Amino acid sequence: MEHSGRRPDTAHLLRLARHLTDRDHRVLSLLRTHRVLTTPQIAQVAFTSHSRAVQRLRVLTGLGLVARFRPRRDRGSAPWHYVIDTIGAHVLAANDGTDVERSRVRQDRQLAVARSTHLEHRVGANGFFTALIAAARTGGRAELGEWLNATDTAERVDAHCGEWGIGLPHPDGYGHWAEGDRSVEFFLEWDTGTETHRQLTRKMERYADFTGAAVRAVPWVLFVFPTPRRETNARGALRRVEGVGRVPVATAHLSGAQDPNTAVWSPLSPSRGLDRVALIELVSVEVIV
DNA sequence: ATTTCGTGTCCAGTCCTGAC
DNA sequence: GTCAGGACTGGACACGAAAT
Repeated sequence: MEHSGRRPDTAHLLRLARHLTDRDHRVLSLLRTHRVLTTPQIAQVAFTSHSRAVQRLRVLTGLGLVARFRPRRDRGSAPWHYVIDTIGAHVLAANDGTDVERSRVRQDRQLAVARSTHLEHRVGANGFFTALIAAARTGGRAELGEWLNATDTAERVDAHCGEWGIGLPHPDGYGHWAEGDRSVEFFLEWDTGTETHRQLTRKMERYADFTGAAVRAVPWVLFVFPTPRRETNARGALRRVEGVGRVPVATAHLSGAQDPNTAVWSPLSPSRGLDRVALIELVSVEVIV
């Protein structure tokens, strides 16, 4: 993990404030909320060129606003992974007028992110949302109106549920995607191919219970798989879950440079095969209740 | 040893913005 | 209008690791 090693003091923060752009603040805010993002992901959401993103992130690292690490990879070299550093957290806290002490970024927590066995999962799920933001930036009338991390999504799940006593699902994120006057809400389930079918069906059972207890319309549940084969097998397992018909579920396998807003989604409704629709088209797909 | 893949680094030139 | 400083762009190159 590369840190600047600096401790924040008022004079240093004042000097920094003069040099930071609105975009720098946005990057820091994203890192605070979503914990870890790679260079390409940050470039997608905040920069117009990859090399400019690389240059600016090096500057922010040197200033102690962000810290970075590179996980080991089997093939080639991994991109730099960025997390917010202590000074970056102080800058945001000063900006928000929040308690500086509460913003303290503990290095052991940063290391925990870097060493987490869930790192690939977290980065993958974040990449899903940054790809949507990138698509919106180039796509005219499209917009990712909201992007919640797993923790904040849990609160959103609670908000949809009128009764207690059921096992609530734990999505990897929540999003609100809009194109023109149409919009779709969704929970994301990012699959890295490591879970058993039993674990997947248990998840699906929770969504079925949740849909039954919900006091208002439930967002789409989007399962993303790493390969077509994994998706086909998982769909078979998910279909066997009791009550799945009332849950708005769609699946996709995303590989390479496929954008998640395009026609990659296959609703799980029993009557449908594997015909793919764009994310925004899910609003017109009927769900059997 | 060489190639391939996926990434970061460096640098020269250009653009933008604010001060004078 | 000129100047300076910072931001941006695109291309060339380097690096680490696996595959050939």
